[in-house]
Amino acid sequence: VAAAGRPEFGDYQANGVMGAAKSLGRKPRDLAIAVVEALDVDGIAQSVEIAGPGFINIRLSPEFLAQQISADRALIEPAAPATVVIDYSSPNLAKEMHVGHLRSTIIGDAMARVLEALGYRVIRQNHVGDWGTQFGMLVAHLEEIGHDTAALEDLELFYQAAKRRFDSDTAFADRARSRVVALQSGDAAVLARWREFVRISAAHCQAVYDRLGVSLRGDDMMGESQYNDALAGIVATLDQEGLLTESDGAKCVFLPEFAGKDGDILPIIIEKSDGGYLYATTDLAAARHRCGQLHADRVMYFVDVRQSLHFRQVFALARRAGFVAEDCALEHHPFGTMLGKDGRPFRTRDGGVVKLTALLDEAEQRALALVTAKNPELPERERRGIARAVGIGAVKYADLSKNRTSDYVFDWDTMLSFDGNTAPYLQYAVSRITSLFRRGNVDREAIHGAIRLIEPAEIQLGLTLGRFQETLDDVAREASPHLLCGYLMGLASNYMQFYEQCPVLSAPEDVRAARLQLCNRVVATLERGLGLLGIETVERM
RNA sequence: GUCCCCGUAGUUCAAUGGAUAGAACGGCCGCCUCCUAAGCGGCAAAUGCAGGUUCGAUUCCUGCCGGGGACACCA
Repeated sequence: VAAAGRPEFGDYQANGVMGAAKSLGRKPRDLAIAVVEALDVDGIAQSVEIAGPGFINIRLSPEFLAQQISADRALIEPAAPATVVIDYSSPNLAKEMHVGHLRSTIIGDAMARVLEALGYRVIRQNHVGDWGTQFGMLVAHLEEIGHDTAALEDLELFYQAAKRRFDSDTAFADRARSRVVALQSGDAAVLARWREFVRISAAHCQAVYDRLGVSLRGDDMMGESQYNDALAGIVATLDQEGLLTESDGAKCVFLPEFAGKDGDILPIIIEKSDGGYLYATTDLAAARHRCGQLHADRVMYFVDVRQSLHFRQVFALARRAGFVAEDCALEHHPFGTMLGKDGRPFRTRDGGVVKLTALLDEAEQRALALVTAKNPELPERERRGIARAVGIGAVKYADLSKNRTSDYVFDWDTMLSFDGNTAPYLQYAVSRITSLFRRGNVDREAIHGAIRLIEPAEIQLGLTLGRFQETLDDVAREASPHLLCGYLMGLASNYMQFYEQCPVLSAPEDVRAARLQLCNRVVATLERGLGLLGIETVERM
């Protein structure tokens, strides 16, 4: 049974009869009649009809619906507990966070919140890039400038300066390479420098997370460096399993499922000819840790689509080598790359990346101008608060509402639109309801009584309210927050129609009470849903 | 060369194999003596092409056209 495609057919429709009739060798209409006769939906459905080749259309009774969405019921029913590890955000600590980190960060965070709300044990894993060759370069540069941590105020500039030294000075470049070796062998002095750098860079990230309303904390950070000590063991196990092959001096694994038509097999390089490890090795260690130590039943990776092949290889090898048990699901949830209008990876005019802080500044600035134009009478403090919620919300929603795995073009005006299918539309619906309560001197906590669904707009609103749980279940299963965006958009839209057609405060006392309760349920659902997306709401706007 | 992903209104996005392909922006036409017009109502506008499977295909299969990405010692 699924939500009906068109309202005139009913509220829900069952399409399974037609397929079942075929395998049973019966006429679809006859089977549909038999199914409907066996159905006991007294008190639930108002009507059950058979239409077309064998559709069963169900219209819920308004009384049943009103009871389903009653304020006495929990908005969300928890599911069976299971452990889900979510790998998201994972910026490179060598540089500052830029717009390319947005999708992984906010989609992963929304999924973490939704799964938690559904009762799962969620473990966030921020797999930051804090290890490898570029950190040798950064440490060497840090040594040169001494304890001047003010130079780390702008990580982007620091990185560029280090890179310039590396490219122009061979002595520096050699020193940088030696620092990589020193790091990997555990040299105390070099490690101390490295820790200093990582600490400051992580603080930069945390500031962005806080501003974005992302729930990641320092404890969730589990960088590549944390797996360093496990890598030799990974290689040893692969060797014991007879999976390693030496090829051009490197230790590789050739899995037959990665053979092409031409018979060539794509290698998975585990250890370089110089003895160094690669990210496949680290990801194998991470997968083993998540399944073994964290006891994950499901591991979700929110990572750029360009790493699809890499993850297919890592997942296949992790199972083959026994690092990950059969009953632990490994899922890569890819998303497209953000491009500029020229179709190339997104850059600013001067060739640099757009920092996340710059995007958020622009968003808040535009939102503040709009709030000020629309509500000049509000105190500045409140206008700034609204601008923050609206601006940041718009940016997050613009990304959360898309499901594309193909590349997409970054556009300021699209991302910072405040009209139509946007976060501000949802926030506006919330503020209209809270403002209605305020206007009517209604205490939200004190609203009591039953919901009654009589007008078409009320029934439609009730139907949508009743689909919150199934929407969250879909989001959890498909790992697709855009389904929740679509749901909330529909709910807000239904509310706007209700608002136009059904007066609340001026209605007769019994109708007024029922409608206030309906509004109460709508605002609670909108707030909860937006909260799961990590988007703030406001009392007025 | 091999492998993967994607082609839906002018634009940005939807659509467990289901009925007349939904929204939003933009465009055009309307609606504030009435709980916030960041809103509501209406109109025009789309499945790249050709086959196949199916009672039924945007969805599954094949081919073609077009776009993107990944493929040995970066991550």
